[in-house]
Amino acid sequence: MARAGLSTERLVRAGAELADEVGFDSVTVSALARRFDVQVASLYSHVKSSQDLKTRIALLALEELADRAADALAGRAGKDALVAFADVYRDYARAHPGRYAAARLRLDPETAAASAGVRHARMTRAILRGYDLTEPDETHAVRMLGSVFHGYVDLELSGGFSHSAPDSQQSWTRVLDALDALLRNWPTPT
Amino acid sequence: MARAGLSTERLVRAGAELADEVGFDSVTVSALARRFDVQVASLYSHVKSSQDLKTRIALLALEELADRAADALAGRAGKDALVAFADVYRDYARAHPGRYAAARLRLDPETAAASAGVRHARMTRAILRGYDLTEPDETHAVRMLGSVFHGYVDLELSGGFSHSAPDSQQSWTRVLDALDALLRNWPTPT
DNA sequence: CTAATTTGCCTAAAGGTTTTAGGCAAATGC
DNA sequence: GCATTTGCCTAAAACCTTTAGGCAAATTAG
Repeated sequence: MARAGLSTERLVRAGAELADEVGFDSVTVSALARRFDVQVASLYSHVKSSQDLKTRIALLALEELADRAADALAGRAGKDALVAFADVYRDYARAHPGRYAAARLRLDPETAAASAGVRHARMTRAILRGYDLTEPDETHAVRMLGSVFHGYVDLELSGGFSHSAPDSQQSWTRVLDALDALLRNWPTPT
Repeated sequence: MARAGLSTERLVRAGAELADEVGFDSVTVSALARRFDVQVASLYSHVKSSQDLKTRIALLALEELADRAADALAGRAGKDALVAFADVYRDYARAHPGRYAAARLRLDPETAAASAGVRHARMTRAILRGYDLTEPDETHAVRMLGSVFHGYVDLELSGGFSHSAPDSQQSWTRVLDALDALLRNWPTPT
């Protein structure tokens, strides 16, 4: 019988596509095996476990996101950079909901430390350098931006803002306006 | 043989406890049956499916959250209300991570419309009445607050902020300061 | 206080996913 | 061409979900 040409790389890539099609939670070793027309057990030579597969998909998504964010940031600063960066998250989540869900997977600390997550944090900090924040406020702001981006995209994806006026795009624009204004005028402790 | 005294109510309540102990994703009909020392099939008289069980746990969590938020809001206004409301989310998520994860479950539109989710939205709007926002800015602000609360709590829960200075409590306080300042000074469209 | 009915939990069974173990054949290297 | 490595296979055990049908306990009615 001819071989299917499996590899960890191909499996993870196909898993990411599967996630976008059927949802990250429905990505299973079985479903992936069906997609390659191969016995389930065969995948276990390339992937340690179901959890391992999911983690690898998450890492792939984080890399893709970081790459796009880096592209978007090139040559931009200030509000321009802020908006471009934020749009990368939102656009990616809308175009690749399964991958985005994967990127939100809880990773154990060591895996997270070795992931593209650190690039995300560095880029957020780079954006904030366009505003006049000093430590520890810059860190507070990093956390706030991460929260808003992830939170907004998550709520939007779960349908929280659909079918009600004004449309989500308008709120997104105004929320970014507001964040820019806030960063330009970060309050001192009360 | 004596009966175990199952009921939908008791199952959902036990399911919520189980979620806090082992994580919402690990809540299964089987695990719940073990907890009651009862055959798995017996649960299906009280709960339609695994999905149904999870949805009911989510609805319970949303109710509990809304109840606490309503208590916290009583007699407060302005920043006081904002902080109390936000703390309810964060404290609940830290005390009941499984239930909180359940509350973030994607519900189908009709279920969501009948859930306590609408109370949450109403309370957020009530808080914003302490600031001088008019439509559609109030709606934008509702969405932004929801995003920050959910986003922050989610990131904190997944360990995003741990083991790095400054500690998460400080960032939380300063983020709420910042939100208050922003709402008092909401920017007009550029 | 029985008798009828309802209700609650049980056994049985089928179908799906995960994971390990061991085997044969195809690809690779000498 | 032969040996070794690698890739995918069959087999099988363990666990979760869900449906069907049955018996006994609890509830209601006469």
